Amino acid sequence: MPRLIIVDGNSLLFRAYYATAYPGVEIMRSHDGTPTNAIFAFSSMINKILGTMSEGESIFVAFDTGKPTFRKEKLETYKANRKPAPEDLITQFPMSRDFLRSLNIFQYEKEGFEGDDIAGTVAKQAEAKGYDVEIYTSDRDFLQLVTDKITVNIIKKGMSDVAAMTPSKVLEEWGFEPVKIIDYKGLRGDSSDNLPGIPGVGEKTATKLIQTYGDFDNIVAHAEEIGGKVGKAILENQELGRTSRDLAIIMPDVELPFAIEDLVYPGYDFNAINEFCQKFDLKSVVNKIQPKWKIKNLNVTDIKYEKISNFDSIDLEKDIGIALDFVDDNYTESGIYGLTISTNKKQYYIDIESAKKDVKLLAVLANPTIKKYSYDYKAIKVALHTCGIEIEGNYFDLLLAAYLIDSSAKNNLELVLNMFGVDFSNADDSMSLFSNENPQKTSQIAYFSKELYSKAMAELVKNNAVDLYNNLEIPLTTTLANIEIEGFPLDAEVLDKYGDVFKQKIDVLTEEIYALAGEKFNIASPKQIGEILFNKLGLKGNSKMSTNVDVLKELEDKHPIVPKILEYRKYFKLITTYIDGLKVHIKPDGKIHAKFNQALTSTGRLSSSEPNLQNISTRDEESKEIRKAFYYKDEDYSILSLDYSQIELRVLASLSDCKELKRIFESGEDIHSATAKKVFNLQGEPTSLQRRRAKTVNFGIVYGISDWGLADQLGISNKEARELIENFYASFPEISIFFQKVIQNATTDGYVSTLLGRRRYLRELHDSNYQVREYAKRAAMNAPVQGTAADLIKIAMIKVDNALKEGNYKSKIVCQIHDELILKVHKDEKDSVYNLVKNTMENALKIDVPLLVDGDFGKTWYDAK
DNA sequence: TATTTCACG
DNA sequence: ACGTACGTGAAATAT
Repeated sequence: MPRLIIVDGNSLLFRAYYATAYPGVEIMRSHDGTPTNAIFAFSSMINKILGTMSEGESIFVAFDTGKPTFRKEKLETYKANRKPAPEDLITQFPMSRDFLRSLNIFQYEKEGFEGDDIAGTVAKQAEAKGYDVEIYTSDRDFLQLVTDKITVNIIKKGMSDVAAMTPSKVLEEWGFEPVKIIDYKGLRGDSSDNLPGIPGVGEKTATKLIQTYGDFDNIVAHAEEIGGKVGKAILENQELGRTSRDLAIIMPDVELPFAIEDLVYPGYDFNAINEFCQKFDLKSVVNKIQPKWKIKNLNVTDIKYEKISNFDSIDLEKDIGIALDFVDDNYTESGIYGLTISTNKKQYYIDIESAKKDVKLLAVLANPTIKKYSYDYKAIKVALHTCGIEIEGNYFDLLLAAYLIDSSAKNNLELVLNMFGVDFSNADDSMSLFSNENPQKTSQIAYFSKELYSKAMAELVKNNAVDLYNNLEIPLTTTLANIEIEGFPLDAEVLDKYGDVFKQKIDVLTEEIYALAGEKFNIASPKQIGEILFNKLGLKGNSKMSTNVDVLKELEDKHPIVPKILEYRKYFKLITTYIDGLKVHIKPDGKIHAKFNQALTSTGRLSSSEPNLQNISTRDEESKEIRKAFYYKDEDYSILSLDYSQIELRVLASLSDCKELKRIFESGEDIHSATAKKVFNLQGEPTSLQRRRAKTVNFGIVYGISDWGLADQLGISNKEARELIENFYASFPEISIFFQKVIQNATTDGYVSTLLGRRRYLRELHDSNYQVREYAKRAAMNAPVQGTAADLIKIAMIKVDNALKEGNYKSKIVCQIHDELILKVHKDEKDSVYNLVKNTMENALKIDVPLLVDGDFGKTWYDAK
């Protein structure tokens, strides 16, 4: 049976408005003050309704025009008692029309008629054609339409409280059949429409009369028999009652300029609804709207490819889309099955062995003037390189574009394509970019990489991110590819040497722990540790039974087993993650080729994986020894490590234009000591404890400090922590102002930006949960600072990489750790490289505070400090 | 697959 | 009343 949903537009919009407008609380508005609360709630109702619908079903929304109708002519007082709708609601009526239009939902209104009559007409016509009809309204007059084929869903509060009224349900609740609702209204009246009915007849009497006599006219005919006060009232007011009844009747005879068959819902165009929501800052709405109804303007299944063994007869002189058929996601080593070139909307797939031999293809790939459009160019460049194929001419990288448009898109092809309205749900298999041999999917990616170029660039233009894209992210890709290809040497024998020592320690500790516990158990299991510590040995932990370092440090001298466990944990970590974990990544060239993920973090930093080179131990002296395994066997090379000093605090000083903080950095004073003097109100020099605490405050500030967090970190009271923070802000007032402004802007714009305009969206600022909102505030404060620092070192990396290349240096960047660059340096280039890198880093970006870079050479990574 | 722990900036 | 410092990745156990 075909199914049709009919929505009483005015009724739902009223509900939506009042469900989200509370007395004394400001309603939701867009950046320019336009009220949006009703649209927000209305969209959620509509969305829920769309969620109940399947392909081929129909939806229709009826509206009032707001002009007088024939009912008004019949009864001057009709609806006369209604308070005029609030201005903020009236504004949203035309907006709701636009909203539905952007969703391709059929809507209709007609002068002289009420939405009720239009809805009723559509319902009756549809019923006659065999449709199952469902009406959504909060107006109980609609119950008169209920039949076996027409269900009326009465919305009580929001969409969570909906009563589906069927004939039996009406009978059960009202005591009579649906059609008699009108007779009931004739007797009882309706205060909301200002229908008087028969004065003196209430709910009970009206129901009883209908049950006894049936309809209104028959009740009037038996008025004398009814007698009493009621009978008298009926006789005296029968005309008033009859008018009331007539006005309650929904007249299903409106002439409609469309047929029921026209109402099949075609789905929506993502761009249309996206544009509407952007206009009114309703980003959360567009993210929630039923994805199943998104029109697939680009249909993946239409994308065909041709398998070829050479490009002899194919014109490749134009820009090309390119995608690789990866063996798996470890593109630095596992190789590729083949690749697709997309040109003129035709896709050509060639297996890797043929590609290697195809001189024409190789020349096109290596030619930097032939523009390459791709998704994750770095993966392509690195993987091709391992196959002996070089590629130049990175022109458009869909992954990077999506990342700059919204960093929450992460490294995820499905999300990225969805962003641009491409739906892969029809694709014949899973969505991973890297999967088993799959020319079909490879070709789809090649196609979309090129096809989505204009759409993505338009979006970047809107976000003012084109410079960031062209001058930073795109060139950085090549630099990162060079780093990944170059790799970082790691000596497995040295690792094993340490591994043996650590394993022995583990063995001894294991026996000691078993003895102290009085039983054997899995020491690596937090659950079992908790069991032993808190239940068997009676130690006092926190409520969550957590056994992490902070908890264990507190208990260190309460029982001899605790320090043993801490020690065990340390060596366990070293062996599993840093000995065994790193070893598996050593390639035949004696190096590890870690990935530097460019489109992953929400702040703009890089991340490193397989293995992660950004978290190799350094704080603990014994753990730091691991770094001795990183070195060049070739005596001509040593390692140079250079890092920015307090880069984030300097960035913050510049962003906030904080006079005093800038002065301290310009003077070259020790920043933590200077802060200590401020927060502890000191005249002379701080003690080492005071300096250490001030250092924690400085870090805390960058993280969007809270008194709880600082108190927890320093082991002091909330009150003391609060005082430190207050003293900090009193000493550096511009920082406080800056953070307030950041949160303010983030709340209205929905995002924060770095100095170079990199955005991070923080939709959680509007979350209903306090904790979530507080978290979002801290993230909002941190992101511009962390992100600007990230932008800065990225620029330095590009410049250093280019300078080393242009100067024909043997030295190369081999690793980045957020504020630190690691290079391999030839012995003849030590001085020039040191100066080049230091200068480039310190002058990467002009900010209002001097940047300071420190570091040194070492034979091993351990020695470079 | 989710959670816990711990390594880094 | 609430209970986290911001940003990551890897490896274990728990589910």
